[in-house]
Amino acid sequence: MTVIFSKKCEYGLQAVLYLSTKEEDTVISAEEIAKKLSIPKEFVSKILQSLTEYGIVYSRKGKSGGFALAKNPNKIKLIDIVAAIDGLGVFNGCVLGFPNCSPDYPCPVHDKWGTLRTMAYDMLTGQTLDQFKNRTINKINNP
Amino acid sequence: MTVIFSKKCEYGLQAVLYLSTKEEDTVISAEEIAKKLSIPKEFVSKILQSLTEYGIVYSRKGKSGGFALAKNPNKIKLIDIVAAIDGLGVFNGCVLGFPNCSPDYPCPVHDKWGTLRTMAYDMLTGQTLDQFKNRTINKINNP
DNA sequence: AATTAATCAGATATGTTTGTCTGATTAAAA
DNA sequence: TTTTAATCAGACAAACATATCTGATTAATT
Repeated sequence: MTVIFSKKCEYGLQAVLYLSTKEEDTVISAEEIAKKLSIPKEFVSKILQSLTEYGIVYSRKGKSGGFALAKNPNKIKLIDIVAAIDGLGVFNGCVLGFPNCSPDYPCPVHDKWGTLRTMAYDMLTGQTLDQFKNRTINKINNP
Repeated sequence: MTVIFSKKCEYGLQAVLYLSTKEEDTVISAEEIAKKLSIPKEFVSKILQSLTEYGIVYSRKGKSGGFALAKNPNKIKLIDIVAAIDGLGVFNGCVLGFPNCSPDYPCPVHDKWGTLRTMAYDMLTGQTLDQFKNRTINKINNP
């Protein structure tokens, strides 16, 4: 295995990034998102539904309904999606799985992993979705 | 979720680290390893069995049998265990799950993740088990 | 030679993640 | 007002990860 984020979380991140490239207040159907990202439609739909409960995504029912971001992309960070879907467990536990890994009882790679973890956290908190816009568009429109 | 290594891999890393603290050529029973590390005995046994196929662990059957490292701890790196159990997939794929993530078609965090990934790889390749010995002993003998 | 204590192999069980299906509800458009 | 196309809720299914069980094999000890 060896996974950083669950599939659910990966899809959630991709979908939210996709929504951040759209005009504010235009809802996008799960079908369009699924097609653009090559994700099962029902699955991405469920994921976005759950993100509405966290105030990240807005949804409109009925014909020509769909999903949009619930707030301005400059108010959303990648960590918000990760926290909502996978939780922040990785930023606590020991990378080798030792119990009670701490400064007092460190595992052999405790310090190095600590540094890495901080950098990873920073990668997810340092920028907001709007700052990724160009890169996101470029990625999603390409193989 | 959000996992770096599978349970299998975590247990494998712990077990191999434990074995590296023992005198060369003394075999340790799965039961002792399981107790010391609070891991299900049958599970750690299976994991070590599979590591014998990779030439990392040596096993001796029969009464007073058990497991030992198949080579000197200064010849074994953490990455060897990871490669054997989880594979090196994390060091290839896109952290956000985008397909074909590459320098030409980078995802929004491509560069930052690349740096992190290199550091993680270095953490697993930069030292050999013997260099962890003191820290491993200290960790395993404590809560 | 019999007993004992270990690995080993393979089947089975349990749990979680991932993915699909069905029908209810909602609201725009005809 | 009917049709249509979407979310939504909940059940279901398939795949995989985790864990346990059973019995065979092995080899030291009695």
